[in-house]
Amino acid sequence: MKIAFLGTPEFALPSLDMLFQSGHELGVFTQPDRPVGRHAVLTPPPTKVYAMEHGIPVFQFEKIRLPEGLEALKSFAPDLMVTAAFGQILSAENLTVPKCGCINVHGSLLPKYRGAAPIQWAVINGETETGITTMMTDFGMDTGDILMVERVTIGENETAGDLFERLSVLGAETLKRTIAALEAGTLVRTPQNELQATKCPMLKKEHGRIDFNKTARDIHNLVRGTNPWPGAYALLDGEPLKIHATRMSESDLGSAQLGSLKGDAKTGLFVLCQDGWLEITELQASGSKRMSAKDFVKGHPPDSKILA
RNA sequence: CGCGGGGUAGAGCAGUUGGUAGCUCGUCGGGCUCAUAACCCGGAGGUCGUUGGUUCAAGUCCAUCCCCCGCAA
Repeated sequence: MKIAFLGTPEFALPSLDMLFQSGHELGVFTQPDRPVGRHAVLTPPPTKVYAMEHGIPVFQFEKIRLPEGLEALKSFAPDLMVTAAFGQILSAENLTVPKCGCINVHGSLLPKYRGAAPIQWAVINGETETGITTMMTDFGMDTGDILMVERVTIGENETAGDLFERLSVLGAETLKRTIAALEAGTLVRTPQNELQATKCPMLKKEHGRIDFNKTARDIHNLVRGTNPWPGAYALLDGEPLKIHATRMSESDLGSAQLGSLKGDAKTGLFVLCQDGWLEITELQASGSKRMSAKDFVKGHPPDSKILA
């Protein structure tokens, strides 16, 4: 089949690779190159890099729903459109271009976690299960008919980044089965149950701010769910301190002000949350490198410091 | 030239107005102990990121370059 692949980040790569290996005729539509990092180096999205390495034509538009993008899509004339973490909203006209419609690979068990950051929010909310849903893209935000579903359990200490990797691979496998069913004409469409639908917002830096009025479990989930981006943080002496990894702890180090730090280079670093002490295992101070909490403590004795 | 922090022992940090380079951990040796991530004693380990300059004297002051990181985008 001739397929227009609309995807941008690493999450989309396994799916793109699967389509390429399967011998489909491809065109990659992705976001424009963006300035990245401290020196604002213009960086192409991963899907573009992959496409160029494999001789796949690349099309980049700020908004594919505007006339320019729509025309490019029309002249590419795909049989099928596939989206995976594309990062742009499609127009109704976009969706009418491919005669077989548009299949989306989504990183949640729809209708739950519709929206931009389903994997992170599932972890932040402490879900123990999530998965991949393939669906027919319609005009709404992840509201189309469900095609296939694959479930996975979320590990106790699994990060959003870990889940991203697993789900991106699972997404490719699920997409492969979905397309096979489409070609065989056996695809079954199941409308979503609107009553069970939930939406999650795009993740912002502020979402990583830790509130020590929450339980150790909640904070542990926030740390996992915002790793590797945007990262969880709290303020230490007015400076942001990133918390990269934590571990649930049984230790009772007594009562103190919420956010209090205790520990040493041998036992580790602990912070007091609403219902107990949470171990911080990996962190990063402003202007400093990422390091283990035990290393951090060697040069920054907790004393009676308070995180806020 | 977007703003800012930093490069000192294997690791993480301190080093005041320039004057013999310290702390915590680790490491090595010894001791105590039924035992230990505990405790006691002792030792090793650093051309203080680069290059040049000022000075009787530079980790510290000046200049240059390299590298790392936080914020903003």
